[in-house]
Amino acid sequence: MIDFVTIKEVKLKLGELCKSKRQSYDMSQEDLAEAIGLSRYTIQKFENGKNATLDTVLKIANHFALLKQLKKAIDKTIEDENNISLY
Amino acid sequence: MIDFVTIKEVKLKLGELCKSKRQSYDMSQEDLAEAIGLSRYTIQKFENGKNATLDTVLKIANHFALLKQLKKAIDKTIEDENNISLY
DNA sequence: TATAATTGTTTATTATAATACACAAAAATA
DNA sequence: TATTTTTGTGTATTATAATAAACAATTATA
Repeated sequence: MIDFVTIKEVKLKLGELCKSKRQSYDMSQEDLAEAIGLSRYTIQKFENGKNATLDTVLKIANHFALLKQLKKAIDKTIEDENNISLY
Repeated sequence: MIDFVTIKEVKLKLGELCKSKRQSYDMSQEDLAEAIGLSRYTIQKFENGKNATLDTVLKIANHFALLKQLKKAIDKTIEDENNISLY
C-alpha cells in the first residue's frame, strides 16, 4: 500500500469538512464566522485549503461538536504509543 | 454524559502527543525542529499547549506518520454527515 | 558530584494569519 | 428575469505565530 497523504491534501480535506458541516446546519460562511467570532475571510480561506491557526480550526471543530471525538483520537494515539507491539 | 472538552484541553493534548511521539523516537526538541525545518521554540510552544499554525501541526503529524490516520478520520466524519440516521 | 544535554524563558525581528473594507462573480429564490 | 444571497477576490492594516540568539534551570550521564 503506497498511498502518500500530503499536508496540502489534509488542509483541503479539513476545508471540505468545514463546508460540509456548515451546509448541514444551513449556515453561510458569514453565519459561521459570526457564530464563532471570526471573520468571513478566515472561514473562506480555511474552506479552500489555506493555512490557518490551530485556534481557528478548533473553534470551528468546537462549533460542530467535534472536539470530544478529536480528543479521543489523540488519547488513543498516545496510548498506542505506550503499548509496544507484542508481535 | 456531561463531559465538555475545551479548546485549551485539545491544544494541551496535541502537545502531549508531540512530546510522546518525539520521545519514542529518542529525539530532542532540537532534533525534531531541525528534522522538519521549524525552530525549537515553535516545537517548545506547541508541546506546551500554545497556539500554532495548521502547517506546524501537520508537519509534526507528517513526521510521525500520522497524516493518513488523520485523513481517514476526516473522511469518515464527512461521510457520517451525509448518512442521515436510519433510526 | 561534575559535565553535558535538554528544556524553559526572554527579547527583538520577521513572516504571515486575521481583520475590515469593498466589489465582482456565482448561485439561489422571488 | 430581476432581486437577493452567498461566495470569491483584492488591498491595506493589525495581531500574532515563527525565527534567531542568548542564558538560566532542569534533567540525564560520565
